[in-house]
Amino acid sequence: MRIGELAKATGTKAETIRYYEREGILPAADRRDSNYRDYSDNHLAALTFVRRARQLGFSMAQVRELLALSNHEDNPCQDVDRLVQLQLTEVERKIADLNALRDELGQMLRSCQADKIGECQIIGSLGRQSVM
Amino acid sequence: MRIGELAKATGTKAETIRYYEREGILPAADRRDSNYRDYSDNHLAALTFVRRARQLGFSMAQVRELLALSNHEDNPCQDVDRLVQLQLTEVERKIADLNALRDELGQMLRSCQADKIGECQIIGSLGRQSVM
DNA sequence: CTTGACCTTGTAGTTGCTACAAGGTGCATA
DNA sequence: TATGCACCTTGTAGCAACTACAAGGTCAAG
Ligand SMILES: [Zn+2]
Ligand SMILES: [Zn+2]
Ligand SMILES: [Zn+2]
Ligand SMILES: [Zn+2]
Repeated sequence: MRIGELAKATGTKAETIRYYEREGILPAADRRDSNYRDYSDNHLAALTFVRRARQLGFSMAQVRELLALSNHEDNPCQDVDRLVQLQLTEVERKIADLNALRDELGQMLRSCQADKIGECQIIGSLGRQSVM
Repeated sequence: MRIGELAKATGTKAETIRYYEREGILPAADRRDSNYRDYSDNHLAALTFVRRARQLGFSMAQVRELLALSNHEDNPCQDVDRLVQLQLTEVERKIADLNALRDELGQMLRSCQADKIGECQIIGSLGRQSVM
């Protein structure tokens, strides 16, 4: 398949696929006489893997690790678990941060009964140090 | 105060402060004979405002808007409210996304009882299209 | 007078793409 | 056959919001 088809099949822009190839995240494709890239089902599987990992919030570096791990079938699962656990912890931290943010923004919204910015509690609270 | 003191007082790197000045987010500081920047309490207040807004997840562009609004004391609060409401909505969307991520990562972790990567459910599930 | 902490400017790197520009290819249609 | 159009190629530059140098100037302490 050509890059456009692979792009459509995976919901990835062609430019992103080329970028992955440049970065060594995806193996280089075969070339036709026209010099067009020619992808196999293996590439489709690999790109699906990469995109899914990225959607799950793994960094490019982590994706590289996951790819390396997935190529060593005889290795223990533990290494993969570690990465997933790490990512889970990170996501939970972000959720906690965002919950705190949401609360603060909500309080700001409720706090201001003024209608001129001169007395606006929101503007006022931006100028104060956070207690967080 | 010199840039280092302002940096310490606000938990901002000196380089970031210079960056804000370049970007017009902060007014330029006075200069001493040495050409060192010299900051006033007004700068401290302004930088505190900026940092707080950034911590709350506002983009630089939004910070610019907030700053512009805060300089028009006679304007209605509504404009500020709108920005805060927008940011609140955005934060809530991110929380929802991350909750979904957390669930998926949790399921992945629980799904794998294998101990060799060859049979790893986690690696397997990365290769499959997400249903989300 | 030297050391060391601090400051200056300018430039380049970070992450993960995304957006051109300038040109080549391949296929349908007039 | 020509020509249009969608698709492909490479290379380079841009995005956000910093961050990290490098090469040099300033200032107070010892
Ligand atoms: Zn192996
Ligand atoms: Zn208000
Ligand atoms: Zn006004
Ligand atoms: Zn496993």
